[in-house]
Amino acid sequence: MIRRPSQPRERGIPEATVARLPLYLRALNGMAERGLATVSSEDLAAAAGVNSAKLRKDLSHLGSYGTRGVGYDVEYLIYQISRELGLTQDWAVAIVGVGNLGRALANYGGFVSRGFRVAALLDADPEVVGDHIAGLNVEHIDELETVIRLRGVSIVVLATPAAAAQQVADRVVAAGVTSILNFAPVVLSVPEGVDIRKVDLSIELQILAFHEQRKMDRMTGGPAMADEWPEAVDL
Amino acid sequence: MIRRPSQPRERGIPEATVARLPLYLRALNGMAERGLATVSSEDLAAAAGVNSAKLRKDLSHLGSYGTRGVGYDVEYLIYQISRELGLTQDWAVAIVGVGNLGRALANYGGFVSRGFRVAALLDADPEVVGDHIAGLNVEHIDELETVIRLRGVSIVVLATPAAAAQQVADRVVAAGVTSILNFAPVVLSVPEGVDIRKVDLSIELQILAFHEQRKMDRMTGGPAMADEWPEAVDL
DNA sequence: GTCCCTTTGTGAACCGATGCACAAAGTGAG
DNA sequence: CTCACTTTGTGCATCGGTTCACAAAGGGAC
Ligand SMILES: NC(=O)c1ccc[n+]([C@@H]2O[C@H](COP(=O)([O-])OP(=O)(O)OC[C@H]3O[C@@H](n4cnc5c(N)ncnc54)[C@H](O)[C@@H]3O)[C@@H](O)[C@H]2O)c1
Ligand SMILES: NC(=O)c1ccc[n+]([C@@H]2O[C@H](COP(=O)([O-])OP(=O)(O)OC[C@H]3O[C@@H](n4cnc5c(N)ncnc54)[C@H](O)[C@@H]3O)[C@@H](O)[C@H]2O)c1
Repeated sequence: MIRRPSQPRERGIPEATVARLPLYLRALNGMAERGLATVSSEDLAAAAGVNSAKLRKDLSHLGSYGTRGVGYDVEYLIYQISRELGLTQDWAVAIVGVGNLGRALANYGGFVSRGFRVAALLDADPEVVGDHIAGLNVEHIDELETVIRLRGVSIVVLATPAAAAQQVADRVVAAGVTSILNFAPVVLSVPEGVDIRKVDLSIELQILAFHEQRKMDRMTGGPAMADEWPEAVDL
Repeated sequence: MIRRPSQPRERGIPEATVARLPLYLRALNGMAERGLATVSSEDLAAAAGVNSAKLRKDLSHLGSYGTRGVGYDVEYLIYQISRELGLTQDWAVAIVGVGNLGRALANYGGFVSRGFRVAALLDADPEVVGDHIAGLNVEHIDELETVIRLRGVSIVVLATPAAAAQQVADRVVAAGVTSILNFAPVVLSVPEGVDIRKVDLSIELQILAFHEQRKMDRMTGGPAMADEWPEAVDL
């Protein structure tokens, strides 16, 4: 039961740290490919685009895996982060909604590589059901519960239209899935204990537009004085 | 110069607030469609999935646009938020990299609706150049600078492979664009003043996997004791 | 062994964001 | 006009996260 370098910390890694670990992992994989054996917090932080103190504090939550005066062993750190993130096992992912976006995701090789495996494609449209995409057969949404159970799906990617998303999410949760990645522009309501992450293109664009507008205002000296409600309205 | 309800605040809206405004806007649009005239912070907060105190504080950064005892006028608030986000003007967007993802984005109607207009599709592959997608002609990446200038592109969506992303970003920035939405899994380095937002599917999945693993550990009582480095290694 | 150099791991100050709780403001009934 | 009720806007305590800065740890030279 003796552990060589040092124990990993008591459970409880800050959420902000968890969100950065994949970034470190990606940078480390690049370094491993280029044959680097060790890396300093300074260099790794630069590659990941973060402050080096932050990087060290993040890693310290996993355990004391560095060597003072030297840095971190690249392969060892890759292993530790992978283990912490749960990438040493394979996760079966189902994609629900095989339209424009669902197809792009299914064809995307990038996430199959690391720990994730697309185990099913599901759609409600009879036109789409039966299509072959990226070596998979698109199945009917009626099969949802069966597929989840039999193939051990633990993560569902939602790429249906917004109107169908909540309804599909309810079924998915009822079938026992507790992790959902949602691309539909709706606020899903799910029970306690179910993790939802959302990717929302239009929100990202709106945030960019906000800053873009600020930059333009700064150029022209203040907003173009359009503060009034355009039509005369009585509140 | 007199403003009726009250002045908007001195510049400087917290970043966290900016990120939620699009959420409120979406909820408000839904309410406007259903014919609601006013809404309380409680109801709007519920629709957007946030705490009502947070909502009120967020809105207070734009100005005092509510009426005590009544709530907020839906249409008026839509206008104020739209204006703050810069959605009262149109933004020309160029999509660079018209592969699986780029095509899905180009075909996506959802963000054309509100303030954004896809003004160009650009790709390096001669096979792809000339294709017609969603009513647009795919143009060669050599045209990048010309297209940006002539069509007033202010936001670029990057959907090229990771290897090309930095290089394209450099050109885009050199052409004067200061807002980039990046889908490629790389940390882009850009000069001060350029805003980058990234959407990274694989990071989202890894975060979900982390929590999923935690949930499984909790079931089975602690991690399955795989703390050691698999092979014997000397650090 | 000693000394010097590098780099980690972390205490502590700081900063922004969150959420409670309530005074102030407004509505509507009588 | 007064009173009861609703709902906003915000002061304040709190929290999580970031950053600085440095003591302690380890490596290598000699
Ligand atoms: N395409 C994009 O670039 C993009 C970008 C951001 C967000 N989105 C969002 O992603 C989602 C999908 O976008 P899209 O462009 O692929 O739409 P799409 O219409 O091309 O595809 C949706 C698919 O979902 C299927 N579907 C509908 N109801 C279903 C149900 N109940 N169960 C299973 N499948 C069902 C449809 O048959 C269709 O194949 C939408 O919510 C959209 O707002 C898309
Ligand atoms: N497809 C997905 O679901 C998905 C999901 C997450 C992230 N991504 C990322 O998005 C990016 C695009 O993914 P994809 O699946 O569409 O890849 P893809 O290979 O299908 O498309 C990439 C396109 O970019 C073009 N391109 C290459 N170099 C270029 C250059 N220098 N200038 C202009 N165009 C160039 C290619 O010709 C190709 O058409 C990748 O970085 C990928 O990692 C994709």
